[in-house]
Amino acid sequence: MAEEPEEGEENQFRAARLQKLAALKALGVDPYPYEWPRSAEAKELEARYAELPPDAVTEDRVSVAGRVRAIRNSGMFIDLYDASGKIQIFSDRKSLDEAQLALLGLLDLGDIIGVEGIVRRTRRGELTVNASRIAVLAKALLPLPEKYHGLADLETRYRQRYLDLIMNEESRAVLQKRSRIIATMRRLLIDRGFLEVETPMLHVIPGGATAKPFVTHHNALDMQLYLRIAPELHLKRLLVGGLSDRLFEINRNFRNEGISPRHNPEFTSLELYQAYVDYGAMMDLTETLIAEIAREVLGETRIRYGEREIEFAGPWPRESMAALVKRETGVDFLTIAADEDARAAARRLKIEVADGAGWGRALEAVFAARVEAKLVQPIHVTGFPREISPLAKTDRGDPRLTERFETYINGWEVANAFSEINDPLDQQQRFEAQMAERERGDEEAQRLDADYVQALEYGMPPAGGLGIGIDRLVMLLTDSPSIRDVIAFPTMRPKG
RNA sequence: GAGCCCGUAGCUCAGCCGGUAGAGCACUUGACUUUUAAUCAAGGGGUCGCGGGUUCGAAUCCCGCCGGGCUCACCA
Repeated sequence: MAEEPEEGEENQFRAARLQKLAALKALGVDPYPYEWPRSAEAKELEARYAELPPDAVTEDRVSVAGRVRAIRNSGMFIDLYDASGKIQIFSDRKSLDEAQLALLGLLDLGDIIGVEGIVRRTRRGELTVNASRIAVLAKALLPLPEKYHGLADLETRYRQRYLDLIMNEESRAVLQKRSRIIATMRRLLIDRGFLEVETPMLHVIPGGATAKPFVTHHNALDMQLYLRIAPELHLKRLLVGGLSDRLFEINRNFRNEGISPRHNPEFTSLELYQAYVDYGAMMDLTETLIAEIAREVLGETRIRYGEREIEFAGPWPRESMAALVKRETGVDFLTIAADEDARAAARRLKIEVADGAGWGRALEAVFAARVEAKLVQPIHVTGFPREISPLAKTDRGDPRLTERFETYINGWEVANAFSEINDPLDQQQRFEAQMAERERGDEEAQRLDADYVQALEYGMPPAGGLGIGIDRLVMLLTDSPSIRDVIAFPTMRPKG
């Protein structure tokens, strides 16, 4: 691409622009000045002069700035875009001096300029600034993609996101909405008394989730560190400390796993903990948060995703994994006791399960294969097997299960929550069971974090914990088909 | 990791039953003082992703590699 100087020098577009750059400098113009005293943005002017009739001229002098996106009539008309929108610039040969006319002739599509002049509306109804002064604020050396079709190539859009943002309004809108979604989430939580905290990205023991970590090395300490797969265990240490009885973190997690339209190696999650409540409170909070965010950002709770319509207004149904599996397959796992019978039941449904898999894994495998994709409208799936939930409290009514739920929307897991284990001896045993699985070859089984268990030994209040995958939530709220559309710089294999 | 599809000018795309590469926009030069995908005239621009093979001849057919997309598997 154009980053390589040799190639760039040969580029006809760049060569022509370098000549113009030299010509500007010869005119005594600094093509990269330090500032421009802007007085208005395009959208602001559009609103302020909404009532200005065609052919009307004001005496209002404004100063605007932005990127040149279209030049018509040899520079007489320029479409100038700032982050808020478009404003047309009119340059009258008769009212600009020689130097300004020369500068006008050296402008290219893509240049960032500042313009000062009076506001008027043209006969054809276009709000326009009549330029009395034009300044180059940043000379562009490379051409923009085609103005009408824009930038369509997905690879270029992800690799050179700035070009995508310049050319595609929808891409801008998606990332702007992402920001508003997160800001709204943060505000709602702070309004409810939650304290925002930051916990380490570099972990000695990667815990809090079942996933493969990225490994790194600290030179001074000469030790292996892991990028975190979840903030969970540190957030609960803060709960032990009583920093706050309600706390949350919105931040990145890193998982060394596959890339897909719904998976990026680094992704953003909300994780929160509330003392003295159980997972039921987390269900209430999940549906309130997500519905409120939709209302705030989209103005309604009914969203469209592709061909589907999804209603976010609560309350959402709450059903157990086993009940959903039974409804879908007719098989009631709750009546099956032995692990081997559970495996056999799954296999009768043509679902693969490992030979060592227990009752819980078999149930989950059937749920994943037969039920998940059908959970389009929001639903809290409860009754997660203990076997796959090493940080969740045992279900009050059934020792095979935990007080854990995952919220599904559009067939995706969007939230994961439970009543947190605060019994250190229970937690120790759960970790040991995970370690045993690890030794049997499950490299994603969770590792024993003795320091965390020690923290629990000082006493952690009973608490509900909740994690929400923000990227997927943004996908739903922006009708984006790929997670790469909602992450400004998705992970890509380097080119060449 | 597996299967299917894609990669041609700066961009958007045609060409792909093999015969020496095309359009629109963009660019250069000129015309044009009320345009808005401005218009009109002329011109320049391509190792057809990379490497190998088949052939008198390859953008086109075959093989390998690189990059991307989708689906599946793992996962949020």
